[in-house]
Amino acid sequence: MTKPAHTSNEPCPVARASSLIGDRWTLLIVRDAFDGVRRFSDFQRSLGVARNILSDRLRRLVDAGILAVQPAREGGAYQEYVLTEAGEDLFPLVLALRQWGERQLFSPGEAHSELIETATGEPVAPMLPRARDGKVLMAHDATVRKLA
Amino acid sequence: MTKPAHTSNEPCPVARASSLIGDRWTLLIVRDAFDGVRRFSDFQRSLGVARNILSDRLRRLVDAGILAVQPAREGGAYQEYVLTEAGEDLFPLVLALRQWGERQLFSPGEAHSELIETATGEPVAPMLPRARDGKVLMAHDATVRKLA
DNA sequence: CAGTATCCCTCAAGATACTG
DNA sequence: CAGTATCTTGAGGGATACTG
Repeated sequence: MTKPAHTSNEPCPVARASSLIGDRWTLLIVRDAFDGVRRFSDFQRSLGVARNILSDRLRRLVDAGILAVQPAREGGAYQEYVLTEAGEDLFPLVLALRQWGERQLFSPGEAHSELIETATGEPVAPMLPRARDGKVLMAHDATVRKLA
Repeated sequence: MTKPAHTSNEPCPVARASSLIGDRWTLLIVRDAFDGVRRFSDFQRSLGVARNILSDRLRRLVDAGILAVQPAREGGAYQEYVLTEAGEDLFPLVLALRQWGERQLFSPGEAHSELIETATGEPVAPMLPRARDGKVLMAHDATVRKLA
């Protein structure tokens, strides 16, 4: 289960990822899933998205192996959407998006929701690329090697 | 210059960031910018995007303070688009997108372009969220604190 | 070369009604 | 509640022609 069917054939991982999750709603659904949302109506209320669109996006996420459908726990005959391993693996991406937004899209002092490390109660530290030697890696310290 | 004008008023940084850069082309333009592309036609050729769309996206990126317009270096009367500081700050996000794509959207052995650490020639190590104590932070070790 | 101006078309998205 | 079905709208996007 390494590559979902029906992904684009772009050789660039950025492009391929972008074509799968780079739309208006998908990452927000994933964000909610990390936040514990599991049911259709809860996603719908939280996002204010049209039902047919939500239905479509959930199906795509399931097809892509990012969400899985489970029978509801509490006796309900209905199902729940939970992150798979590939879905949980999106955590760094959602965190990067969140942290960039926090840094660049809010005025100083403007309130925003925040991700808190449960163990300490402190905000999660900024996630930065590191070189093998542990130093912070800047954009200029890396280059793309195209495939042969 | 901490918050670009005309961003959405979402209190969630993920939503706000998503509404700014979460479309089909914007992150690919940024990716190309990291890759050294600076000129209109080069973006256009690289992406195959329609000119009017490219024009619109570049303007939005400039308005958002992610790209800046500079006079071309080599005598040309024309201009170049370069990443600002806020734009360079997108490096972790683009890297997270790339690395997730590499992990989840390619079959084992399937070729893809790759980000290489210049100093060592090695692929850039996976970027992971870290707790203050240096341990890898999993999704379940953090929770969103909504604003008061 | 670096865009702008049009025209056109498709699909994302919203609204609403309906079904198990 | 959890969706599906249908209709309509508008924005996103492609192609082409035009301008400085």
